[in-house]
Amino acid sequence: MRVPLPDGSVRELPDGSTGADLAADIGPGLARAALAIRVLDESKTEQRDGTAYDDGRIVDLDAPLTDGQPIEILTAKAGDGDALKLLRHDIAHVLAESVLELYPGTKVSIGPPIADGFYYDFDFPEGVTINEDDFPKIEAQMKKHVKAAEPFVRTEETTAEAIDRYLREDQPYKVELIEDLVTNQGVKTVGIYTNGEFKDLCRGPHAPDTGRAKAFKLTSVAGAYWRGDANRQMLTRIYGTAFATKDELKEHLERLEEARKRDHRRLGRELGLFAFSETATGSAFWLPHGTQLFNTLVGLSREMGEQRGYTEVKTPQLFDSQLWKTSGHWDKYRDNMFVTESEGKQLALKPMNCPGHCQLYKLQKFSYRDLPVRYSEPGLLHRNELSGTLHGLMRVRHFAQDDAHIFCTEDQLQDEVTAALEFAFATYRMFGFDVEVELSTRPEQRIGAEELWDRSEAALEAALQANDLEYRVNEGDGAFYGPKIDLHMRDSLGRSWQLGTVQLDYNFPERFELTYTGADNVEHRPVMIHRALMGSYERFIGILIEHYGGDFPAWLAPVQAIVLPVSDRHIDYANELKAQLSGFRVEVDHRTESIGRKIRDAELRKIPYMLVVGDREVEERTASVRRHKEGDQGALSVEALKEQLSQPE
RNA sequence: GCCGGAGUAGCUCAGCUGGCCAGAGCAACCGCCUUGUAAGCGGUAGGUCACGGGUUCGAAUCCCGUCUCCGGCUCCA
Repeated sequence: MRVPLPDGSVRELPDGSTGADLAADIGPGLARAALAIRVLDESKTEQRDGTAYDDGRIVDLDAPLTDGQPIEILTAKAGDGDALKLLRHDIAHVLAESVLELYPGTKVSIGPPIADGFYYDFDFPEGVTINEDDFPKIEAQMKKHVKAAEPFVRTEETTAEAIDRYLREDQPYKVELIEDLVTNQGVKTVGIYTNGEFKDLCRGPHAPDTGRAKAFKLTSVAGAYWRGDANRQMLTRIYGTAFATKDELKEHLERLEEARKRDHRRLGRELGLFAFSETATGSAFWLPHGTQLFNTLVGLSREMGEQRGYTEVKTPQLFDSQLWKTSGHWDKYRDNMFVTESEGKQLALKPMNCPGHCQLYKLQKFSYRDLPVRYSEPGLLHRNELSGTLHGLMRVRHFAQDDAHIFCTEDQLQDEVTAALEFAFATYRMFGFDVEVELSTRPEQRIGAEELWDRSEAALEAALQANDLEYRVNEGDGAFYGPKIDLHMRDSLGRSWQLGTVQLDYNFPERFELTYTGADNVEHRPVMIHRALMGSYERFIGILIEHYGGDFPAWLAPVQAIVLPVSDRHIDYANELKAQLSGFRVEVDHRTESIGRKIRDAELRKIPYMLVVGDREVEERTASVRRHKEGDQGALSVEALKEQLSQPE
């Protein structure tokens, strides 16, 4: 048989040869390094960049090769995502094997590779709890198996055999998985991988043996519901990570440590931006500098909105529950609303602005000439989120949205959605954000006619295409009143958070009986677009802090410049300089401290400009400019300074 | 809400196999120094050891409960 290789050469091998035979034929070094075979599809070059694993285009080394099929031998070289996934998947099996030995009676469920490592979910025997103190013991057991280089042996079992065996082994989760494979996919046999004594239900592929994943580490333990269902058993999930080499593992752990330094909760405290108190859990207290940052963003949104034909409005905080019954929130989200009562009436703090804006629309009379009406409001919202979901500024109970609702005609719909997306990306560009776009379609629990959902989903898709955006579709993830486009960003540890959203809604106008008078002098139903671009200011600031690592560009920094007098006799000139820079956010460090000390503190506060003034500067009416992280830039006149501070970066 | 972990001064942490008045550094405050591009020196003050119960002659330390936070899961209009 002929085996074409990536370098263009072709290898002649006996018929029925496997990947292992090929590797051995090429050389003993490769035979040792080979992990698996990547099946190449010449029409799809992207399958060679380490993304093939999910497509099932990686096969075991001992699988027979096909005559004429181009392939590549997968080795653990740096940057190969497939090799990494394979090793992590390998070590997940070793983890399960080790846990079963150390904690007999444990029930195993699933253990896949994930973005930064792997996990395995276990149901430990009654009375056994696992925490990080147990990791050294488990890791030691795992090391033994890695060192032993136990072969991964793939076998096919009929589903009946496999179920029967797992029943005997008292592994009910495996039985359920196989039963579902039979029910949903009609499979007759399942793949079983054996390493040591451990037999796992698994599609594969795996390396030839357990000896390849030498650089691994268990990282954390957490609870996770079986099959992601909160009504089912809570399992214990052990997370770990693995790399091709110990150096890469070490680098990864160091990167994590660096990322933790960018954590917005830590920087928020260090930079004096915000704080939390047990007197109002899940709600930020904004300190002066944080408030400055917050207001800068609100101002930006306001300015950009004005340029795009939005008008700002203000609506109440507390509404009669009737409003939420009309909107449908009462039925769906009552548990997450803060409800109170007065004079026999039930009231609720608004968890969102839309019904208020609908009410505002309804209080007026519109004709087609008035549309589109674009109402924006930096609205204050309260949502009673579950305590376990709170997370710094990213998930809070009280927050403000850069919210807006557009009421328009069916004809205007497409342009308005397109413009809203343009607005969103214009905003993100100001910060250099790399945003992931998702289209979420009709959920199971929804209101409104199917025909309206068809139209809404089609309109959003058209707008995405008009903006030339790449996006992912999340089936069934839409809001209960309409489909949406969600814009996601990742935090410093890679967790994804929703920032912006553009949602299309035929339902609220119906429920609130909103109308406008058409050219035909007949009342028509407007269409409504919900959009928030930064999302919540709280979350946006959280992302912003981690994105910049606290080193805000000067236009955004709470304090743009700090004047540092060399000694006390320069304080008058320092104050004078600050006065001349009115309009900029400038502080003076009045402390009787050495200039070295003042510079150190200003650097730690991450202030973009430090303006050192001593005898020379007083004499020459200048300031010596030092840029944060960059150092001394030389002396500048006040005029030149103003010029530089006004420069966008 | 669920699983696991944690909570000591404003911050970072030590003490926690039960027993000297609970410690350190930084920050704060008071002096001295008057300073040229990342920490000048000395002193002072600051804590119902998250909260509430219990065990004990004795609890920051052990046990139970509550609250909050951290890592996940579920949820996220």
